[in-house]
Amino acid sequence: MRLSIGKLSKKTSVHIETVRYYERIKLMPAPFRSEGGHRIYDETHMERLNFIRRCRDLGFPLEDIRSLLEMADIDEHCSSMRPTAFAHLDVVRAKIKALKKMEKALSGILDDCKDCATPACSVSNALYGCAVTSCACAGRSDLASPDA
Amino acid sequence: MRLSIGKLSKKTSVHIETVRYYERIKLMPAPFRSEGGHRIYDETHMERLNFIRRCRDLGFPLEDIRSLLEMADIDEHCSSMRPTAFAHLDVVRAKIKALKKMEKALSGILDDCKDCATPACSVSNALYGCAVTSCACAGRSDLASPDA
DNA sequence: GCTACAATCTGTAGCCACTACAGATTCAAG
DNA sequence: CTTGAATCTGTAGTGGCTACAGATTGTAGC
Repeated sequence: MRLSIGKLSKKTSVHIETVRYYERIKLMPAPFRSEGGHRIYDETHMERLNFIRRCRDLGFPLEDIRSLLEMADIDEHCSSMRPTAFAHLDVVRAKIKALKKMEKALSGILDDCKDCATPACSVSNALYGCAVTSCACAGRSDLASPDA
Repeated sequence: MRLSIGKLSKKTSVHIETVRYYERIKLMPAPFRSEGGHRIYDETHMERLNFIRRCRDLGFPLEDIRSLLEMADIDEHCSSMRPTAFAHLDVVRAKIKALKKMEKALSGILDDCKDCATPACSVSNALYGCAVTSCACAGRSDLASPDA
């Protein structure tokens, strides 16, 4: 199976530029070249690139993927990969938590003053942390700045 | 109130380098300078920087914050800010959704084969998408590559 | 074989939101 | 006046690509 970079790109859903980038940072091995210098790939490249893509889809950073690939190269056992995967799961969960907090704060701000026509209120008020007493969102401690 | 950049940094929890960066990209106005050239800030700078920090905490990109600040400058009404905030809320929610999907896939991979000692299984298997029949995670359609 | 035109090539710069560093200068306390 | 902390400017690096320019190569149709 001889694949041009364009074919490989389509088959793996990884952009051509990204494939070249992975080669540059040595995440992908340099492939054979045609006489004219065009890259020629085979199944092993495709498998490896698919692995990378799947890991990226799961949010692994490239350096993690680099070590996962090394593990896969020297060791067929999955067990060596589990700690990396667990660590990543923690990162993902932390991100979810932070984003949920964001969502709550943001929707709170938008809900609080939806009927309020007072100038300098609602969003601007909540974000700026001013204290217009006629506004329902004035004095919210969770929106106040730590030093205000 | 005369604040050095260090004091401002502490009071707002924004790194010194970041304050200078915000000045460079014109998100913060250039402050007065001492005779020796050190920056001197006052309350208005602090308020503006707090506003920026709070927005960043909520995940707004700087360009959004730039327009929020412009709105606040020309218009005291909060109403003009609401569309930006709503759009951002959508972005946050989309991110949460994507991360939850990631979390599910990742914890699924890790749960599936926790007792499996087969080589090339569990994590590596799931990510690599191979099909060792003795492994519980073989044949999972949600883990298979689109072209495998 | 020739002609188009698509695909690929290399190398560099840009994106976001900072962060880090070097080397020079200034400020503030004792 | 000294010392050491704080600040100054400017540049380069981070991650993970993406975009572009300008040159070359591959390929399908005639």
